Amino acid sequence: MSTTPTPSERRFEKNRQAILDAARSIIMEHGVDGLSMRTLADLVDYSPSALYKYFKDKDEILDELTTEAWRLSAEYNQRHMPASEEPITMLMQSGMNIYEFSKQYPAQYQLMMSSTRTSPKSLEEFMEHPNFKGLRMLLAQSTDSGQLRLPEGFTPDLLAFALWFLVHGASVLRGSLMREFGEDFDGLMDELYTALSTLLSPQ
Amino acid sequence: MSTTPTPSERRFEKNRQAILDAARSIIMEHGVDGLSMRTLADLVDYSPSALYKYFKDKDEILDELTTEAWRLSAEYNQRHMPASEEPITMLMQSGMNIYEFSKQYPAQYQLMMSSTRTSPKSLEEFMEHPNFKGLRMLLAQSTDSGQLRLPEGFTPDLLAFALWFLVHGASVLRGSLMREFGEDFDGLMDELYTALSTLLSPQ
DNA sequence: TATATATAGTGAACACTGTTTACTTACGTT
DNA sequence: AACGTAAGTAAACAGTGTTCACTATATATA
Repeated sequence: MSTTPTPSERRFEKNRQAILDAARSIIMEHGVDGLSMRTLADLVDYSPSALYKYFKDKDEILDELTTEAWRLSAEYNQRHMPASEEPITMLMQSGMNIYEFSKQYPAQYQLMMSSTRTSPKSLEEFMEHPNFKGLRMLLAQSTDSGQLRLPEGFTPDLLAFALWFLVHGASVLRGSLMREFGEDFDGLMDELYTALSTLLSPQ
Repeated sequence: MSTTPTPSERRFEKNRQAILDAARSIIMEHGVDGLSMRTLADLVDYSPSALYKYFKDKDEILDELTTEAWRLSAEYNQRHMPASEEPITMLMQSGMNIYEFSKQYPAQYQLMMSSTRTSPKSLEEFMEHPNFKGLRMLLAQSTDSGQLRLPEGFTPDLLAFALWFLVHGASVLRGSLMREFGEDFDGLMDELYTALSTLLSPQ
């Protein structure tokens, strides 16, 4: 079905990537709101209208950066996940990874939380989302084997949602309402993690 | 010190309020992004530049609406809070109140979470914020009297933060990343509330 | 190889946005 | 009544995303 790309197609794809690279560097330096079609065009030596030969919208650019951000976040998590560890520390680590990612890549995190066209279309679809399914699987297996204590009233999936809300709530709030707290917020998160790990530890 | 306001001062204040009222009705109908100085000026029968005699900025208008939104949210909570109830149901109810408020007043909630100039300047300041201090007091008293079980590893304040993150995380996510989930999200929240109430119930 | 056609790229414009400036009109005070 | 301040406005500035008519430049076909 898919024939080998022609030279012009390869060029097109290369230019498209160059535009995306420039857009990424802009949002990383000046935030999502700092990206304008004109500054972007300047950076890649195009006229503003030329960008519309490569992307339908500004939103299409942001959407590409958003799905890329989800991939980046998953990679970040795997990179900072010590293999062959106790599930409870893996669980806490994956929570910290989300939180740390939101600190190191605030623009990407903002895109992940706010994108319009990329967001999952149903709860069922989200349950299969790689970044969430990993958490669900970890919880299902470790509660099954008794390496992790499931608080009464919770199912593994419900606990997954609760932790997801908790850590994403903290991450979002740290970057918005509580953005002035500085180091204190990290200290708070540390306390929270130790409390959660004792809550979820067996016996 | 504060002398009685002159007629012109009263007029000024009245006009200012009329502008704020119009701005509020616009964001409630068309969202925060739907508010522009020109549409606002049209609605109150002013020229756009006239608004700058009453407000320094567009942000100043949004800031006023933001502090008003915090007040509204506190009122909403008190209005939907059954007096003389068990602390555990009061706690769950206050969580539901935040969540329901974020559903019924999404624009106001967005302002509360994103305002730039109004946000608390430190963790200590936030601890004294009326909307959060109420939660802290409720937890301190009810865990003290044994009417609420404090999970091991948690202090009342730490539990307050955890619940705050949880419910605001859920509320934010419901309006952004998970905005397409519809009724399913409410069902999820119901499950979460019952699980939490058994977790926090004594013995 | 010459010619037709699709593609890449541009400048100018449109319809918006928040904000400022110069100006006029009305009001309050001495 | 006259002066000074406050209220209100039209027009402009600088910025935004996007579209349109246009020109080159490749590509593909006769």
